[in-house]
Amino acid sequence: MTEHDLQGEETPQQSETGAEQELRRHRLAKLERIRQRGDEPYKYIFDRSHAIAEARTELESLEKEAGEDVPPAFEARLAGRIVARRIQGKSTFIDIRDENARIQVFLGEKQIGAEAYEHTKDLDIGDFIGVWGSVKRTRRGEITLFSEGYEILAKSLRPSAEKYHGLADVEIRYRHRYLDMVANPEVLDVFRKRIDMIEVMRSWLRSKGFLEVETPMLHPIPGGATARPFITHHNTYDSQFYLRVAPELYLKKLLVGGFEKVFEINRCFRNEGVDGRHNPEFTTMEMYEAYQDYMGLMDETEEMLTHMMKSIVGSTTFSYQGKELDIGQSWNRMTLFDAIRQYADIDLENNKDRDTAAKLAESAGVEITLDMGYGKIVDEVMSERVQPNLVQPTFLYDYPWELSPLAKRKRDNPELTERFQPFIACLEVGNAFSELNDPLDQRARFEAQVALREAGDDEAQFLDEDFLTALEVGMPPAAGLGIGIDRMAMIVTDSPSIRDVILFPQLRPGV
RNA sequence: GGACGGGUAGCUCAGUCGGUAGAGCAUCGGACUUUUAAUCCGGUGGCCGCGGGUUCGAGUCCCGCCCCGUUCACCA
Repeated sequence: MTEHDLQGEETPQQSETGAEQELRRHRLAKLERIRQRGDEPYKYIFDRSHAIAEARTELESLEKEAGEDVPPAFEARLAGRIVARRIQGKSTFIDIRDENARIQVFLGEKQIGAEAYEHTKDLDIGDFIGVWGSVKRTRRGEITLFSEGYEILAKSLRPSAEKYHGLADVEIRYRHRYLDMVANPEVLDVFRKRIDMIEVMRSWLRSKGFLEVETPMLHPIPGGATARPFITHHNTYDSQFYLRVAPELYLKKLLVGGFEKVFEINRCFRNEGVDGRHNPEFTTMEMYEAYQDYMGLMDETEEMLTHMMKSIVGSTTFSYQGKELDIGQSWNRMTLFDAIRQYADIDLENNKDRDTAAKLAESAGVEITLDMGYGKIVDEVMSERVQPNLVQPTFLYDYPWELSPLAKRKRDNPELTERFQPFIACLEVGNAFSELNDPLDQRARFEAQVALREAGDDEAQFLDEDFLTALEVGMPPAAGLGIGIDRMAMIVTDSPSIRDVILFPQLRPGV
């Protein structure tokens, strides 16, 4: 097959033009040459003796043992992707990288033979190869595999990103994360930290006796949060389902059923705005603990989150986007209304009249609209005037009951609920409360939400009859907590955008 | 949805007052047996996001649209 035939038959997409196709055509021609000499450009297996990082470590430890007069060396078979190539006539240096490390490979005509050397011309940056030979240092001190042979493991047909500046186009980075990872390997570290963080959290929960459960993603009635859901359809049942906005109601049904400590780490979906702190699908950890209240849970939350952050950042102080955080001491705790008094200098606790509260909020520089009720006004003042001050880890607690239809009323003040939220680096990272287990009060709260919904609030919650039945069967007193995993991942990786901590963030489709 | 910024070669980016589209890297050809952002010589590569308009002439000015980012609104 000629080059012309190849490009005629195998043009991948019309969107590719000019140089891009030209580059691909060169690689297709190399692929064809490899095949024509009886080699397979897509191998099935390669027997590695070491990961690259292991080989580097091994040489370094041999160097420690050996005297300076005996340069250490050992045989190895390594594999990886070619990330750089420097050709000097009859010798070539390539850099190969595997998941964790990079190493230089020396390919000399004398060492691998004229024929094999000639075939190195069919290698490109991006190809996977396996190489074998002796690992030692070059005269300039670079750890190098001096190759006695190599084989191509997988041919790459696409040009790579620029070697020095890497890939900067955020749209390509987010839409084609694999290109981002190839060009910017430090991206892998961000996701390793996210993975480790979740693992630390999971082990902490398991060590405290919590059971990890899985509850439905497809909900006949969306519940557990005030949020607009995604709607989908099941063919066999010919019925509408919602992608869950929260697992809360199912997890509480498990407390009814007899489990006492459960948690779930999984996805939630909300059909709302997308920005640097919100992705349509995001991950939460929700935990529920029987015979516990919100104050006990606050202690546990502090212990868990501090432990998580310390484990991942390896220190009690670190910075998030220029903000210096100190997690070495106990968290700040203040009631929501005390915080509003402190930071907005107004008293909303003793001014519950809607219009009075609105006037006070406006006097504190918060924009208030007519559709906002008292609860919403409090929430607004909190976000605008309090939250930006909560750099150090802080709990706000005791929220007006209007804001929390699933939370238990405060034991000595029915206007409030026993609810708290943890804030870190001014980010709201969770939500927790003493769980409402009074089925009659819960029904009244649901009915208030239904009234809001009928008045046009499409984020108001639905009445979930089966959940009410469960509460009537009986749920033990309990406290529950939700943690935004993506937000915590942003904090421990110092990432400015939620898209930096989600492998495949949602962008507008069809581009 | 609003405001602001951006979209030029595969990648990273220049592009002046409206006058033939540029560089580096990558790629192709040549030289080169210890380079490491290798070096040197030569070449290929462009729907300047898309569509209109103004103009003798538009990457550049005007209008509309698309996508991305930041921010506001909403939310975790």
